Amino acid sequence: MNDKTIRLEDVAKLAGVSVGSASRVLNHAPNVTQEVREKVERAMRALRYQPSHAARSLRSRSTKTIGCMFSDVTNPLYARAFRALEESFRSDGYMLLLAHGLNDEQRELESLRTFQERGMDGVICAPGHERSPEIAAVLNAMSMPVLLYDREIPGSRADAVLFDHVEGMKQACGRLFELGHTRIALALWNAGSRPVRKRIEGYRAAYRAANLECPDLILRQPTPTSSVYDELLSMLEGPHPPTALIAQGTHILVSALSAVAHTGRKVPSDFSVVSIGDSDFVQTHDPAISALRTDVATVAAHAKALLLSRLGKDAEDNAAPRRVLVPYALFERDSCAPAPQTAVPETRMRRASSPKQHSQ
Amino acid sequence: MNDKTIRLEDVAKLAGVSVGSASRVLNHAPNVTQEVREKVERAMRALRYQPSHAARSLRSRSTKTIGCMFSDVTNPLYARAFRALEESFRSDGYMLLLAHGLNDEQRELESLRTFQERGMDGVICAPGHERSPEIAAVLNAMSMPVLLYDREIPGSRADAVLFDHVEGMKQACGRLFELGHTRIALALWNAGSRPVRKRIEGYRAAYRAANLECPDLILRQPTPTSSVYDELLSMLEGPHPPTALIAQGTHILVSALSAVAHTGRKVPSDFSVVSIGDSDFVQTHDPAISALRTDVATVAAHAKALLLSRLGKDAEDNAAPRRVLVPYALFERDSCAPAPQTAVPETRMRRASSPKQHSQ
DNA sequence: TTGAAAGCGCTAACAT
DNA sequence: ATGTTAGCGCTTTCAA
Repeated sequence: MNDKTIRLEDVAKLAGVSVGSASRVLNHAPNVTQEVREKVERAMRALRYQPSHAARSLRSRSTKTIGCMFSDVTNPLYARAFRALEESFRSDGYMLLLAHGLNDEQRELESLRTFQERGMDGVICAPGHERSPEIAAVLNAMSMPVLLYDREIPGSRADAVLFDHVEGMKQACGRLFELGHTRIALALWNAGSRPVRKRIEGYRAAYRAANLECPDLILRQPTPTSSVYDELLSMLEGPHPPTALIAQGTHILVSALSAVAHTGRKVPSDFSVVSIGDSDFVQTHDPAISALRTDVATVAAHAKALLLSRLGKDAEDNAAPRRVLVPYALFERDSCAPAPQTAVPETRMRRASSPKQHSQ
Repeated sequence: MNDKTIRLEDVAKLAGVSVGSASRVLNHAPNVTQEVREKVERAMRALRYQPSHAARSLRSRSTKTIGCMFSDVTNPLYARAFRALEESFRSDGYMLLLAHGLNDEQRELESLRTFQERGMDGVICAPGHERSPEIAAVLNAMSMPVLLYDREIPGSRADAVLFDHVEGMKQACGRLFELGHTRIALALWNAGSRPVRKRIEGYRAAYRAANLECPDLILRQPTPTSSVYDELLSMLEGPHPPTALIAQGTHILVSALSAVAHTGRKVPSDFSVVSIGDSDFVQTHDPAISALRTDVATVAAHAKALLLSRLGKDAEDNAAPRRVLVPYALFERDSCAPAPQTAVPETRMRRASSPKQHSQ
């Protein structure tokens, strides 16, 4: 029973060359004769040699690993992002460590420090707290390149991939304006972070660009899984109801649709809906819901390009931070139609007997 | 400018002790005086010492990293699983590498080999191909403990956490039987893997146990994102329509609900629905949908326990494979009601107003 | 182009 | 309880 692990030395010995040569073959170094290469490769196969990642990392100071920190993979947005990132980096031999930030500052700091200690070759992250000085400090102290995922952290010199939320909102609002909607509600998860800030900015900018007064129809939710049922319902039953809604997140969208249905309105004839972010639900819903979305593969490609450009010996190490702006596209489906000419008549406002309690 | 990395030797020197002692402090070894511990810790802080993970791994042969391979984190089931696993392992200092199998055998093999090469301390995986001899071979050749996540791989000696799909289906069917349903449709994603096999087994067993003949109402979908709209619609418009549905997966569920709504049936008065798996959508839907679910934290705890028990020096290395069976619970919400007495009458085919009952 | 040898930073075995 | 020392398996000078 020979349980001893096979080292490069064993390979070299069997191939009749030095460890140095064997190492060169392993690393596809340029200066190796065809002959040596073949002998070594044969020996590797014969011994079923498997390089020790730890030893290589220790010596070469590269772990071929990227640390990822998102608030929560359970959020389909991040799940998709991670999947695309893994796909993208895998082709270059990188694997991804995934940590949850959970919008908890302590936890985020801990994760980032762990990435540092474990010598990640790069870090991709979307901290929940953009204004946290501690986060900024830890980020700036990291010895590997960092890429911010749709975050702007004051004082950070990290590169960033940024979504063009402003332009996206302008597209969505613009389309609804074309259809005659002037009262567009906006339902968002009220994190203080970039996506929400920029969406509101874009929403307001769109109204401004259209020379319309911006209505007070923004619904901010405390958590991504809270319901807008009650709030939207009272808007819809109020004196100046919206005729369209732009909503972010499945949970918020679902509860919004329930509220709309509860008032007897039909989508899209009585009420138009646009989702921020695409999902199975949005696509399969009847009617299929128009959605604002980004191409996650493009995002991942940018992420990889930015990170790896900081890596090699050719790395522009001290170059100024770069930011890539990723566009949104509006996928039009069946949830938007011309705005109804008048308010929804009273007779259509009733349907269910007992109003459901939908808070939480 | 002192860019040299700080080694344990530097710490030891500053603290006036040997590297051995410093190492013992770092690793919380038992045999260290309070005095030495404090001196070392102070030195560590003073120098902002950060241990080198690579060096520790190389020497101690432990990476404190677990490799995870699921088909796709974009599937909420796996996203939740991963999140719970990360949570669970993090408390013991482990981080998780996440790779996508994508139900592609080559890719799965590649990922598993990478885990092996990178010296993961353990591996958790749910390969798409349970019957693949290559997968089984690679799994058995791994030098670290492997935990199968709801998979049974013939010939594998790996431990497993298994969901009790059979019992779960019995619960769901049993409840529907109590409500008078005898024609329960079942919509599944037709992977050949354990979850689907066992669910069908449980479904049939439930009918058998109730002394009912099992109807031919199983809808198998080619992918997790395909629609059952057409198939369910023709069932519902056929001579012997189902009065209830158990469905797996958001996409399938959404398309099924559309079909039900299209025939004018209301949930739950005309048609009852149970979801296999809980989700934001299921909970927020109006009416809220009853769901079969497992406690993902429990699952993660079992996973950790099984894996770590194979790890220490106390490891029961050659012990027989163990399997933990995780129960399902049926969360009753508002989507199930007594079966309609007769076929849905023509007159009720449009929006009927029935009082809503609010359990939970 | 190849070989020899010096570490990468740490832990563990052994000696004290 | 602490110090000393020999590697872990590899990459990378440096010489040849």
